[in-house]
Amino acid sequence: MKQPSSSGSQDALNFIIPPKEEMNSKRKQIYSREFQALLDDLEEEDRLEEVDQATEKKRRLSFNQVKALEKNFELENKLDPERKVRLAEELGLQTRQVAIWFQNRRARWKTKQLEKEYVVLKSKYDALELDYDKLEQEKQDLTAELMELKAKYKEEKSESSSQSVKEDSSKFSQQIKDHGFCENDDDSNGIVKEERNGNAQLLISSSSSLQMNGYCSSSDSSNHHWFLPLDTSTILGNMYQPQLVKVEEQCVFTPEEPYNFLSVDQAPTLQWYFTGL
DNA sequence: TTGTGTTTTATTGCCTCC
DNA sequence: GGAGGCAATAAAACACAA
Repeated sequence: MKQPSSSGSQDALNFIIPPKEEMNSKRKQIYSREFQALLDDLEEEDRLEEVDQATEKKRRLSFNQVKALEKNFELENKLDPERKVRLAEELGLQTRQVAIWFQNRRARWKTKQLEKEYVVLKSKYDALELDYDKLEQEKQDLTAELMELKAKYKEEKSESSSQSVKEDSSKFSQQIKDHGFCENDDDSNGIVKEERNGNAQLLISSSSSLQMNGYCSSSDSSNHHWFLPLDTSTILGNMYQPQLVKVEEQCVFTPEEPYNFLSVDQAPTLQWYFTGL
């Protein structure tokens, strides 16, 4: 900073604005001690402010400096030492200032990038949310439709099942009487034997709606044979209530080989069992 | 003019790399 | 261990409404 020269013009200035020392001595003669202390405090504040102004203050870079820095940043957003020194010389800045400017510029760039990424992700998220809502609605509609169909099906089955059971039972009994076994034109191995806890299990599948799952007890001293009929509709409705049906006719199966002639090599596919589930 | 929010410049502390 | 980068933050400069 240029210092004012002590020349004739300085004398003239001193005449208009007397030096501080002179003013102080004059004031001390005029003001009270308390008021003087107050003035001294204010003066001290002014002095500190002047010192502050004298020190290096934060300055904004000029338009041209920023323009040049921006241009360099576009080329390469990181500085190598050589470029830093060269830029500082060209722009009349300290190397540290150039480095700091690049540092801050990178931070701003990163923030902008994050904002852009956020916008893209947000739009993707919104689109997905829309799709999800649509699918959810579709799922609800389909579920409702399925429930409706199931209820309808259950209703129809329960109406026909009691009648069907009676008819099929008598038909079955007649077949046993006539042929000794249940005729089955379905070649899907409708009759299967199993040993379970000493009981012979008969799994009989007919082409009718009735399926019968029966346990024929060989230890039964009477000639009564117990079958456990299982109606498909009761499975579907999760209302399976096993009920033994007493077959009054004489058992055609001897205790020794009650079902051998019914045995098959191939296990049933059980497809009929799961149909409708 | 002033209070307030935003932007820019600079500092600090920590971390990584050579 | 020094140089350089980054995140967080301070502080000055600036913009703007009331």
